[in-house]
Amino acid sequence: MQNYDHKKIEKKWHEIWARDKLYQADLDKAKKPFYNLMMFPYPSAEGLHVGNMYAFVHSDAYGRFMRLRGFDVFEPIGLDGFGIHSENYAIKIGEHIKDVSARTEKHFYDQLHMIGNGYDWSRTVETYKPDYYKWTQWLFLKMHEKGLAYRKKSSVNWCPSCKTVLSDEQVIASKCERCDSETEKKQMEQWFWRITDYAEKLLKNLDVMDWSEEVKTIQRNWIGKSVGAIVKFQISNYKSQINSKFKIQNSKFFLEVFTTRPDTLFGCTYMVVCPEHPLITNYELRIKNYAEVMNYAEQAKKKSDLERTDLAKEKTGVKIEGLSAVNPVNNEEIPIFVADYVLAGYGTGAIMAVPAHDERDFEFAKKYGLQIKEVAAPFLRDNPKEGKETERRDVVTVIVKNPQNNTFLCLNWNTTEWKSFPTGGIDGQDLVEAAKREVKEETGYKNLKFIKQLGDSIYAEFYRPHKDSNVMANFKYLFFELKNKEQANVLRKEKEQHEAIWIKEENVESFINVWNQKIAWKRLVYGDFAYCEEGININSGFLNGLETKEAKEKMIKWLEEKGLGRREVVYKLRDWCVSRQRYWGPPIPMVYCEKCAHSAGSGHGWHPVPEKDLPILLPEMDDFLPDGSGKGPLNKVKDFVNTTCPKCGGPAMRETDVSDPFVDSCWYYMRYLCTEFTDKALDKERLKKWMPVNMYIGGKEHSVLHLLYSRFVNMVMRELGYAPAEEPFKCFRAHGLLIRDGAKMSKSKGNVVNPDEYIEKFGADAVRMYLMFLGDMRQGGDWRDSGINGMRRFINRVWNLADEVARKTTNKPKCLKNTHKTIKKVTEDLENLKFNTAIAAIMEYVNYLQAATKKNNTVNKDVVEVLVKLLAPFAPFMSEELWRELGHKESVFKEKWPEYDPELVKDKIINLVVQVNGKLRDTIEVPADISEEEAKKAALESEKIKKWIAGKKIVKVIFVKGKLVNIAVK
RNA sequence: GGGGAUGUGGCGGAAUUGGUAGACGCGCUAGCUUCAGGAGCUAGUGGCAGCAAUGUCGUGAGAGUUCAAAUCUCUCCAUCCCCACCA
Repeated sequence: MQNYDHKKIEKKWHEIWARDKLYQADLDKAKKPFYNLMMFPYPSAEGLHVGNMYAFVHSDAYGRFMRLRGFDVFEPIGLDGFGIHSENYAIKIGEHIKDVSARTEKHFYDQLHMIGNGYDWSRTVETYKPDYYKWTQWLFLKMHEKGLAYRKKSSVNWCPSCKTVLSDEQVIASKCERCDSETEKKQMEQWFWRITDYAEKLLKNLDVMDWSEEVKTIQRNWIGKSVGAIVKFQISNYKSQINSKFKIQNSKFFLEVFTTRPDTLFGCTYMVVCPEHPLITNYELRIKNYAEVMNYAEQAKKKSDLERTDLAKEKTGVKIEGLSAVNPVNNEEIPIFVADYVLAGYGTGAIMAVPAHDERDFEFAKKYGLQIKEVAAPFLRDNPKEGKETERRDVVTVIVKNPQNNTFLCLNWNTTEWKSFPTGGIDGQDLVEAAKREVKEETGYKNLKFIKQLGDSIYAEFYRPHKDSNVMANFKYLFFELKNKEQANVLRKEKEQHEAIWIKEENVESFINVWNQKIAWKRLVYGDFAYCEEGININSGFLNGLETKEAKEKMIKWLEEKGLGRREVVYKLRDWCVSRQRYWGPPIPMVYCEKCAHSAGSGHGWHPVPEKDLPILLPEMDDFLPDGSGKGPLNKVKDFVNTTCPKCGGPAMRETDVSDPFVDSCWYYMRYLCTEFTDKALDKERLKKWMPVNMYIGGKEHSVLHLLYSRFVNMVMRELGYAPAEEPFKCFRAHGLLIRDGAKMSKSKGNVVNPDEYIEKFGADAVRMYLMFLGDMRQGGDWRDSGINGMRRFINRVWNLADEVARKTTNKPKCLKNTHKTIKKVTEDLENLKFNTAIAAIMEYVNYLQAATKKNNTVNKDVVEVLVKLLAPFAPFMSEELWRELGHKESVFKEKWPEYDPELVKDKIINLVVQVNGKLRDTIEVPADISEEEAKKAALESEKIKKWIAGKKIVKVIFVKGKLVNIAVK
């Protein structure tokens, strides 16, 4: 027989499968619906990227597996063709986007067809066709109807190259996601979707969702929930007002801030507002250096995001003279600054600065000489024993430097593992005196010069075995210099406990092993730093002694009682800016009426287009280039712009922005199910039967874009009664990146794999299997041209093996054990999306069958049938051909997946591993169910083992059932 | 700076409820067959020592827990990804 002729066979089955509508699910009658979805591609003129193909073949193999397991699998495909990417490409090559789209559509669908995925070709969607975007516009109307689409003027991301605004999610490190240009901030009025209303739900549902953990983490971070408090600071411009009775409600005289650390309010020594803050203009007349402040604010606003967020840059700011604030907990008057390290878009755009406990505030305070007040002392609860009494103690730790030779006095303890500085109780004494006394008692040195105290307190709670009680110690740290080496006598008792040694400065940090002393040492060597962890409150009035968590609660309660603040939750997530000043997208279905805007009671003049007037067709335009005016290209088409007001019937203007391409893709998975309905976007019954999607496989680059938007829109669709569940994708798995020869593929490097070439040369089955064999789907893979030969060889081997044994039916096969083991392995691997090891198992099995065939004719037709079914998800063309060759009339994909016999899978005889001290020394054949005693006996009787244990004492013998015996000897 | 992931032969990668490290494939070596093959078959293939049996070392580095560690704990190093002055 000849080698497998992929061209002939692929062509044949493409035709027959299409004729028989093999992959068309009956969406209404399906008994066991299984919605197998892959992320539809964004078509580019270069053709389908092999990275997409990588994801698709895995997804398809899973779909085919589910099909064989008896599910009615719906596996649709489409094209996400609207958008800046396609449009930019068309501009670049000087063609019209419509022509480019028509061409890429054909190319993409050809390629998707070639690879042999089981798509339902009767239900494709293309986002740029009016029968789809009509309903995208409908979606906009629904959002508007629900009050979730609104217009607002705010600071938005502007890409100067794409000449449009972008959503926050489309700006990566201040650069445009599409073209990599640096983005700017612009004040513009735009359409937004109120995704923030769903922030909590989007966050909470993640906890129970069956999604890749990595993607869940990315979404959690993006949503960015912070729990804290709003605090109101009274604004004052002269002292006498501090205690005057401003009405709380009159917020004009208050500056509100958000903080996650209300427990540190006593440490707030100044405030900062962002350059955009209204405080600056509201208080224009009172600000003495108004020109200077405004100048700073204007400069900051002009800066690009990249400049403003450059972390290496030193913090800058200007003190607002003439205004000050009052810290509500201690009535201290504190200065207010304007600085660009405070962001307008988060919290209230103003902060209370606590330099002792926030790195940014610390840096700023150092630079401008502001007060740094420690209010949270470091605290470690170091395994105190439960049920024991806890004694409070004030303790002093003394760091003594010998300036003669730069050494420091340390104690090496004999009774414990401590290596420390001299330390002891204060017992009500003066700190300095207590420190001197302690050094003298423990080491004898008595002539010390006090230099300074290091920080405030550090607390530790721990168990003292020698006293069988717990201690809650409050440590203070004093720094001395040694005047001379004169020593007093040291009691023997002290000497027995520890030895005093002088350690060189550079070795102290590694020598000391007591955590709190390490902090003190750092303060001495590196200076003060902001302590940002939790701790115990000090210098904090009514919060003193409380741990951070309790202090937060108590402070919030206090603020609420006084009307000075409240508990508050803040999210980083911001509303989704959906306007785009471009051509290639669905026109936003809104109309602006000047007359209505000015007539009383008509609101802002914006009206939705009535549903019956949809779609608003994208007008033909020869020159569709964006002009950067802030208006989209559609603004140039007068016929399009001029319309009548749906409300008053007067002249009105259409919105000329189109919507974000991610609006197209946030609902496509629902439309797949409803493509035949021309009178409605979605059919509730359909969605009820098929949603949510059972398995969704795609790239994690969409973690905060498509996947978050889809969840949001699905939630809204559920509230409107369309979607049956809150979450659209029951199970989502992210695939890894496909690279080539260890490097990322890119056009500029010229190392992009063109799948067409390889399909042509090696056949779709070989390409599919090779892509799935490269490694774990979740990890990605490394494509090497040399490897695909091996896969093609494997395909030929199977082809020839099947040919050889296809007609053998008489003798009973002896290879059942291996067959059933392989069924088990492949089944379990496919369930867990471990395609690579499933293929490896099949390869191993084929190797075995080949050898067995040569040896003793134990392989027959029944065995090959199982093999063909196991291969079907991976290599559909060859499997189908072989299945029919074996004499079947129906498609292999209408067959049932083979079941394994659990009895046959079990080994009766096993190789028992015998180890000595954990090292493999022998394996012996024993019955699988061998008892512990017998196994140990057999192990000890082994000649090889005897050699290893001769003359040694057997300490222990471990037995692991069905696996091993380990003999521990001495 | 924060979060996440990864690190195993010449290469892609298996093995993580702790229990025979290197499955499967590529490549390489030898033999057979063809002999024009980028074809097929058979055997071998982690390093070191040895003819061999076998021994010994070995999963980024170092320590620890354990009868037993690629797998668990700690410290460090490297690479990649995401977020980034988020109060």
